[in-house]
Amino acid sequence: MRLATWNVNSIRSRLDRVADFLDRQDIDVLAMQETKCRDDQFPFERFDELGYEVAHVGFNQWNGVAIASRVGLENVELAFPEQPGFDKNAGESLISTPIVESRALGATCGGVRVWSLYVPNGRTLTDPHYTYKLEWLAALRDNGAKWLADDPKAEIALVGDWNIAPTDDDVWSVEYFADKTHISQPERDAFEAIVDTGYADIMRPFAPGPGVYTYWDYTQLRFPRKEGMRIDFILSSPALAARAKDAIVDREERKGKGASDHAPVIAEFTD
DNA sequence: ATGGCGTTATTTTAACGA
Repeated sequence: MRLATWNVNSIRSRLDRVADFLDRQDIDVLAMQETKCRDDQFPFERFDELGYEVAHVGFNQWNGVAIASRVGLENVELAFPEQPGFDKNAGESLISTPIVESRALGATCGGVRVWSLYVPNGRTLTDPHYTYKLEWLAALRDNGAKWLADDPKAEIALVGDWNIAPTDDDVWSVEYFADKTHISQPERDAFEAIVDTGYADIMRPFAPGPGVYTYWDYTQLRFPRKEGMRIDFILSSPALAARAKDAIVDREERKGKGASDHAPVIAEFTD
């Protein structure tokens, strides 16, 4: 099975690219992030024509996650249990009213429990969104641990845009990010806690760093200068990781006009 | 020095991204 994850930065802007990618890379299951549309705006028809079923969750122009599969799509969940929400009016009211955002979608595809994840950005180290990011990751870890406790042999893929560069090898400049999010110790600890639970970054052995990235800023000629970050991951449960045969970043998709700022990560699993 | 670019929408500026 060939599984990919890709922050497409608007599915409506990237539809032709995504369709070409599915064909060119012979993808069975594609998890997408930042679809940036509501369910009624998602181009389901195009995927149907290509032979893929799609599950999507999107409430507005922000966030939005989807899974397209040609090997089945069952038991769809539109968020993970107890998924934290963001309360933009925190402190202004005695009543907390967090809104759960469209950042996680689960579905079983070809026997694999796939979660398409768009981890909160965090914005800055002192922003309420940073605390939200850490809470969100802690809640995800708790769920991931429970899923494995319930069934240690479960084949689970936690994939998507994690908005964390786990090691210094995963950013083009440690100095540049020193006072920014994505490389702070609490973020790295939160990511590592999920790895420690049993979910392995299966691409690293096939694509050793430094200099292997999945995201390059649109500005400052970051892509041609090879100044990127590795923040998109396919984390696999032990049973699934044992089937990992290959994994790559498809840098071709960051080239040319109309590219997302993220490139897809692709994993191949033995049947 | 907060640009540089790209996306969205209750668009002609603002929010968000990382």
